[in-house]
Amino acid sequence: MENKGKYYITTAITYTSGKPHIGNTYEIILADAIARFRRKEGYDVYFQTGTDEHGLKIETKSKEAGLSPQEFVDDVAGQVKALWDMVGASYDRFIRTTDTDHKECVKKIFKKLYDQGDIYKDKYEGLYCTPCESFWTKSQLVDGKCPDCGREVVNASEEAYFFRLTKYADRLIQYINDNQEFIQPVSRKNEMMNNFLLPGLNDLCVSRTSFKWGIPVDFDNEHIIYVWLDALTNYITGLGYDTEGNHGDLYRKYWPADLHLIGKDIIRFHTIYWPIFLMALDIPLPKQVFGHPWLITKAGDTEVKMSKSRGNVIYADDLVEKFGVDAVRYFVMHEMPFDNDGVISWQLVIDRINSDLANILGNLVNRTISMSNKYFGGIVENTEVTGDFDEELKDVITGTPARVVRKMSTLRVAEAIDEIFALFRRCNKYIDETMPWVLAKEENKKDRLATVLYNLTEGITVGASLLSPFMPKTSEKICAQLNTSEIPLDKLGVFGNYISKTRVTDNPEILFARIDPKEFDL
RNA sequence: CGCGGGAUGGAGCAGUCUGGUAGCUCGCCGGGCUCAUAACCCGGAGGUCGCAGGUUCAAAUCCUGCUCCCGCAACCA
Repeated sequence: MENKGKYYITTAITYTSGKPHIGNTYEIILADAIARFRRKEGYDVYFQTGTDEHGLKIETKSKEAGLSPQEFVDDVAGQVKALWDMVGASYDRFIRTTDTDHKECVKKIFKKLYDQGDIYKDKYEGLYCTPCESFWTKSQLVDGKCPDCGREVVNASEEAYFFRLTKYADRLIQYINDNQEFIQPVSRKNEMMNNFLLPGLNDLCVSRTSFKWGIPVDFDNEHIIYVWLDALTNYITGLGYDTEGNHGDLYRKYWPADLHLIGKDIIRFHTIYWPIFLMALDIPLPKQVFGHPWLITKAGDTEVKMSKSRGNVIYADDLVEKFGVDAVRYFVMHEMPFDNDGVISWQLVIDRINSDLANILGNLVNRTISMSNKYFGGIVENTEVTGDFDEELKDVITGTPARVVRKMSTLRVAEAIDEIFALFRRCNKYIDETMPWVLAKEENKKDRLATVLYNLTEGITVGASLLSPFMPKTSEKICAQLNTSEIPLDKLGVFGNYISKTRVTDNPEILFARIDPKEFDL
């Protein structure tokens, strides 16, 4: 493939307060598929993900667990990384906000912004719950009392550092208007504009004194750098950004980011605070922030977010253990519309695996290979005896790659996958149209039969090649069974990639076994 | 009157910008086929497109009002 330049993609870093559920894992799978697809297209990809490990909540949780905060986050970060590895995430760096290079860099960034006057010290005033050590807004209170413990709150004030968001608001509004692609999906853009930017921003509090587990302000050790300057900056510290301008090679090569993939709940921080921090540091803004929807569950007719207290949490490792990694990847990517929440349940996962993966795809591969073995001893030869239905099939085979590329160019991942499955469906139909078992009965139609099987094998090869970013293991397995290898993207537009007279496996493995829902306690 | 999104056959969605016989996947029913994982292919049933008005020769699609659901926000660290 020709080199198309660099592509830097990030996910949000996961908060290490506990094990991430399938909704969190979805983001990593989605990012991974995009990263793999861009590599396939010829981009030089850098893919970063990781964990956000500081804050009061972790301080508290570690205490409950009888561990030091560091021990606690080491454990959870290990679990997160294991999950990401389990679903096949092909990240280049797994950054942790407790990494030394990150912490040092964040301190310098804070100092730099302070020195240039963008960060200033002031007093925060508000309603404070002393036992909980938390400030609350009036609207957060429940019956005028602390929403956490229900006790009285008092007026209190506390020293804190603030960031001058207001100074950059006009520039950001201009930037968002000039770059329509910046916030995706567009509906989110209006939310940010109407709710925050146009009414006017407030300066942002960027330090805390209520906990110790975090990166201290190095010229004022009472203060801990609060989450956004700590977490968001991972996107540049991970590449070796340096406040003095002595950046690492990765930074020079990959910044600005091409895509920050995040959940829709943190769009505000990524499209308002983050760009403004970058403006203050005088470095380029990311090209796109995509706020993906959520995977939710349903209770009866109403949509319900996953949460431990509701007991409806589904974890990726449970799904992978039962269904395999590619089935899980397929489900979450396929089931998720572009800008609406997607629903997940055990029953839905099973339905999708059976109908799409076992019936449409797995069975297609299996029946095609079986016929090659039965009629030609496993040799797939293009005898070029064309017949009815060939042109229509070939059009789909050669046209699908471009359609997939087009969908992926706008991150329509679910639709891209649909295109690939449309190809598999067309192959199944072609079998019924050409009826190979009838051709096999007449000796003088053997050559036609061979071509039919070649056409099918070519179709499957192309489909498997396109599938590799989404379902890497399945793609590999199919190619192995056909005794071929993945075809590069720029070769897929023309017919005839499968090498004629290749021998396929004589013992095709079932790719996806049908699942009986009764085996599961639903 | 805070901002925005949504309501389409049993389920999940597309179509709405640029009005003109309501489409896709799953499920269900019937048929075909037998290479294959009771898989595949074809056909069918099932919707007055949330409600009420209006514009038009014609409205899921445009306008007005209403109902219900959801996200963001609610003088925020």
